[in-house]
Amino acid sequence: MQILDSRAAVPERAADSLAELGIINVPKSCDVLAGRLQQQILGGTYPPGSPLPTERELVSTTGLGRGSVREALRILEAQGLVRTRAGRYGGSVVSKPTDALLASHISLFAKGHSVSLRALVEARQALEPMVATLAARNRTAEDLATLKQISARIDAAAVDDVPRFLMENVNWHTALAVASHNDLLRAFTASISELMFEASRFEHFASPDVRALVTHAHCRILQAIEAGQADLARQRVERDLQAYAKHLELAVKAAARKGI
Amino acid sequence: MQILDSRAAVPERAADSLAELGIINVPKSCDVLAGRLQQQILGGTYPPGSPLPTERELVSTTGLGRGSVREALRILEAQGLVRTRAGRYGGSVVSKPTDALLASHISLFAKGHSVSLRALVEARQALEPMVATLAARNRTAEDLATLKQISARIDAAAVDDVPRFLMENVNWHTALAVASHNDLLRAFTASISELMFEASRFEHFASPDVRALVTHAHCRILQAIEAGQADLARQRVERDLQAYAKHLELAVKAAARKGI
DNA sequence: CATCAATCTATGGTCCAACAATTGACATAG
DNA sequence: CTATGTCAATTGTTGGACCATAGATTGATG
Repeated sequence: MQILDSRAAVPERAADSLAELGIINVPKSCDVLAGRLQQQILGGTYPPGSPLPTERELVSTTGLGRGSVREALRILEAQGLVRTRAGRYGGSVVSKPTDALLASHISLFAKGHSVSLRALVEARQALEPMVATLAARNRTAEDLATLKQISARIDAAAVDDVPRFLMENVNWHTALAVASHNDLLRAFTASISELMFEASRFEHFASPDVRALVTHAHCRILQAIEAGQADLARQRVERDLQAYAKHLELAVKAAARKGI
Repeated sequence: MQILDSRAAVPERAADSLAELGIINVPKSCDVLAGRLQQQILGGTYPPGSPLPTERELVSTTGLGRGSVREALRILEAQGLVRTRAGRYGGSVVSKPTDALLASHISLFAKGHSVSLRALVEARQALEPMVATLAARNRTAEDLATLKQISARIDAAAVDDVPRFLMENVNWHTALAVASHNDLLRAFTASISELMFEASRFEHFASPDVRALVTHAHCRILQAIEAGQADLARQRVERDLQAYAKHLELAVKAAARKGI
């Protein structure tokens, strides 16, 4: 009604004005509040560990209803920016998004887009060589000890405990990513390892000879990383992944042939 | 109270029972509902594009209050699994998480963990060579045309319009990632390009000679991709990124010296 | 004094009810 | 046929009430 009135009043400018106007998306109040709180959190007004105002304080300061405030807090919670606890001296405290949360979002993206196992392998081929390089450079003694422990557990499980083998394999790759001391690469590779674990649970690519191969490859990579030989570690990871990719390709073909 | 009473009633079994019990985390009703809906969406009960039950239907079927139902929907919305519209014939429809949403979560993770520019460069060094390889293999004619258009716009802006240059540079890398036809790598690289764009806006690494270098590198990479020479494209990207990394290192050192 | 249990209270968790705002379909008038 | 108004189902938003939780405080008790 307002627009019609103004058009009637100043008809010669109407076309221009309307051309200027794009699609107006009226935001929801909870989205606005979530956005502002996010800005304040990222801007340092609420550093990690500090408490957000209580729900009822937010209600009185923003003029919104408690339902909207709570919806905004759920959004921030889903983004990993706050953790909320009930009870006296409870409330929402600012937190840093965890690896697991980012992994879950990556997982949702991958599943939503039906990302192929092939695409996962390609992503792994992209990430892991760099991870190995950085691990060889930046690993601490503790990182190395963790990797060795996991390697031992893998060796123990490689013979007969396949599920355990697969799970420890994920842990190994995650530990390698930790040793790289690059938070982003760590989160990415851990997510992808997790996704491939789920995929390889369903498909059952893990024949005894493949398990032996993986164990051996881990051992060689670990040696290079212990020696701090970044290029060697990188090369060994690349070769290992290429072998894995080829094996996977053959297995898929075999499955397809059997499917026919 | 309940626990104390039962312990008083059956004291000889109390220790065993309590030992079995770990920390009990009482979930919120909205989290439970969000989880179940997520499972149903991923399980195919609600394929992308299909409408979820209306809020009030969910209220009546779940027995929860409308507030809880709405909070659950906000969580799913933050995960990119549904889009909600108001009005008659509105409601929540299932959707696939967008690249932009995943990028925003990656951005929140990176900012929350204060990921260094160096770590971003390392991630880029990991991803882009593979992206270039795949782009050389999988590019369509349309992908190539888009890349050439953006290259032209970069060349035009390289002389004097630095902000435009930086923005189109992000577009170029994103277009390259699109040409790889790997959804995961595309989303990752687009996110990182966006993050580096923000970082390079603040720092002002983009001297005229660097811009010329970047333009030339893009041109050579594009040639290799057009020719379908995957290894060549990969090598050129690697060399380009190494040069960029070295330049960045020098610039940071210079800034540090100036800071002293 | 030390220890444990009861209580207190500020906080989030949940539900209900009512109304406003939105929006697409539909009917109607010109 | 077009334009305009009306309708109805759905989300958006608020307010209130009450419950559940959990940490601090208090107090009883040995």
